[in-house]
Amino acid sequence: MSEIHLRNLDLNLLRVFTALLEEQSATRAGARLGLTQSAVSHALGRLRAALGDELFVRGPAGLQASARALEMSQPVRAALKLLEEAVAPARFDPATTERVFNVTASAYACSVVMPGVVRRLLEEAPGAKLHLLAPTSNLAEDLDRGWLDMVIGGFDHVAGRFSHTPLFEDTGVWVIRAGHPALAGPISDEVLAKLPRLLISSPDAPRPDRRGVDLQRIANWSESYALGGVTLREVEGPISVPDPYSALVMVGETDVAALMPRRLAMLAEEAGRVVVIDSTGEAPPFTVGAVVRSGESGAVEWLLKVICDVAGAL
Amino acid sequence: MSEIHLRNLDLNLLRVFTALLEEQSATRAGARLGLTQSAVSHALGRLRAALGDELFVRGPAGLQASARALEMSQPVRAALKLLEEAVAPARFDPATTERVFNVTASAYACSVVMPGVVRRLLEEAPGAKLHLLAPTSNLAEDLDRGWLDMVIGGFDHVAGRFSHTPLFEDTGVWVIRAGHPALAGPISDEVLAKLPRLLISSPDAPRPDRRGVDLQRIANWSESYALGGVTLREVEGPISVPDPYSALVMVGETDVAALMPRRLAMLAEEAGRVVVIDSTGEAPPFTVGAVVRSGESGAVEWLLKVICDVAGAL
DNA sequence: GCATATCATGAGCGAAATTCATCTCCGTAA
DNA sequence: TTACGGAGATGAATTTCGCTCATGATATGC
Repeated sequence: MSEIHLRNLDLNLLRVFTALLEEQSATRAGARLGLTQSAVSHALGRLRAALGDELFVRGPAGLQASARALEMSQPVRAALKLLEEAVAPARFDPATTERVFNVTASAYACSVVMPGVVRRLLEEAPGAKLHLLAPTSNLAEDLDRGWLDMVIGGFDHVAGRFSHTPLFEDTGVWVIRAGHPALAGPISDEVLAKLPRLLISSPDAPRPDRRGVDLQRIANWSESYALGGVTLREVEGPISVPDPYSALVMVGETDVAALMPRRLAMLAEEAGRVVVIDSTGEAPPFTVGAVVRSGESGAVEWLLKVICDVAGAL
Repeated sequence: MSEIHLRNLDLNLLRVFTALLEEQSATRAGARLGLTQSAVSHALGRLRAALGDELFVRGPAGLQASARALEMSQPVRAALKLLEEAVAPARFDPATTERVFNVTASAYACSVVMPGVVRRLLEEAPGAKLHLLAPTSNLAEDLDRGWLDMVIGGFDHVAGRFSHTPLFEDTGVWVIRAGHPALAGPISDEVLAKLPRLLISSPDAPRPDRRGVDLQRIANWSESYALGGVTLREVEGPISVPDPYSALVMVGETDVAALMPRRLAMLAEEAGRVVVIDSTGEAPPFTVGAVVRSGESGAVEWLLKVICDVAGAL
C-alpha cells in the first residue's frame, strides 16, 4: 500500500515536514512558510495519511517528532537542500563541487592528457568525480542527452550544435621493439617498408555508411601514411589491433612495426621495450580536440579549460 | 527575481522535469506520470516561467534538454532519489547506509568503548559517519529533537520516554605517577590518605537545582569513595580537573593521586607514566549505559547493538 | 478547575491544474 | 513543392485540491 503512495506523494508536503521539524509548532511552521496554522495542520494530516505514521505528536514542548519522522529527517533535509541548490543558478565552484563528469576518450587521448587532468582535479576539485568512458557508437546522442559531457579525440566533422576545441596536434611514428634486428643498421624508409606492419584500427572505422553524422571521428588517419611510396591503404592485409596496449604488447613480443601517435609512442618508449623511429617519410599531422555541447557553461566549461591547460603544456 | 521563485517553486514540477529528461517526450513523460501530454506541457510551461529557461527545446529527436536543464539534472535526480528512499519504510542496511550518528559520550566512555565501535563501524558500515560530541547541558531536549541519537554515560535517572541499556560496570581506582616516592614501600590506605588528591569533576556537577530533570547524570560518584575512613566529600578542597586527560597529565607531572574509573586507569597505565593502585578500601561500582529514544528502530537500534557487543567484550 | 495556547476538524470558497479541442511547427514522402 | 502525420503549444472549460475561517478538542499552567 505504501508503495503506491510514494509515487503520488505531494513533494510540497515535505517542505512543511522540515518546517515542522525545526519549529516544533504548526503555528510557527506556518508563519515561516507563509501559511496559516490550519493549512499546516491539514498538510500534516495528508502527510500522515500518505505515510501511515503520526510523524508528530503533541507534547509539552510542542509537536514532537516521532521515530519515523526523525528517521526521515536526515535524507529529506539533504534532498531539499540539494533541490534548492540545483534550481538556483548555481555558480560552479570546483573546490566544493561533487559533480560527476562523464568523458569519452580513446585510450590514446586518455594516456596522453588525462594523467595531468586527474592531477589538477584532485587538487582543485577534490569532490568531483571523473568517469572516463570508452567511445560508444553514437556519441552525438550521448552528448545530447547529457549522458556524456565531453568527447576527446580526432574529428573530421562536428555538427553546429557542438563546439570543438583543439587541444594538440600529433603525427604518427613507427615503433619497433628494442633489440629488433633492424636496429643493427640505419633505419631507412626502405628498411621499414620491408617489415611486417601493424596498425591500430579506429573503433568505428568499418562503418563508412553513416551519412550526415553529427560527430565524425577521424577515420583511419594512419591509412594515408606512406612508406616507400606506397600508402598503407594500399598495402594488403596489414595486421591490426583495436587498441594501443594490444599494439604495444604485439610490438614488444614480435618483430612487427607499429604506426601510432608520437606522444603515445614516447610514453611507451619511456616504459621500455620499444623504440621510436623518426620516419623520414611524410607524416601528416592530425588534431586532437574536445567536443562539448555548444553554450556549455559552469562545470563543463571549467573542465574544458583545465584540459586545455594540460594539453597546452604537453 | 529568481530568489523569490525558489521558495515558492512547486516541487512536483521537478518530478515532471526528470520524466522529461528521460523520455524526451511530453507524451511519454505524461504516460509515465499518469498525465496527458497537455498537462505535461502546461507543467513544463510553469517550470519555464519559474526558472526563466526554456529547459527543453523541440528537436528532431524529441524534446532536447537545454544546458541549464542538464546542469540541473544530476542534483535533481539525486535529490528525488533521496526523497523516495527517505519516504519508503527503508530497511536499514549498515553496508550501504550513509547515515550520520550523533552520539554524546564523556571522554571516559569515549576512550573505553569507542575504539572498538569505530573498528566495527569501519568494517560493517563504511559509509556511516559517527559524530562524537561532548555532553551538552540539556541532553534530553537534544535527544527529543533528533539532534542526538544516543547518550553514553552513567545515569541516576532516565525519563520513561527514553530507554536505557546498561553497557558495563566499573569502579574507581587510584592512580599515581610511575616513580612516585610512595611506591618505595607498600601502599596502604593510610599512605594513600596522606597524598594530595585530585578528582575528575563531572561536567554538570555544580547544578543540583534542576528538579524533574529527564536525564540525570551520575553526580560525582567519586565523592562517596572513602580513604582512611573519610569520604572524599568531606575532604577539604581536593584538586579537581574537568577531564581525564588533564588529570593524567597532572598525575604524570606531580605527586598527586587521582581517582578515576578502572578501565580508564588501565588504558593510562598501558601508555606508561602512571601506576594503578588496587585500593583495599570500599569501591562502590557504577554502571555506564546508553540512552536512546524509546521505540527506536533501524539505524540507532543497530548502533546500540554494536555498542553493546563491544561493551560486552570489555 | 478555569484560562490559555495550540492542534484538529469541517464547510465553503477560490485558485490552480487537468482535460479536451485546436492550432502550429517540423520532418518526411510523394 | 505540397500534402500528410506526429508531437508540442495554446486556450477555455471544468474539476479538483488546498487554503482560510470558524469552531471543537486537548493539554498545560496557575
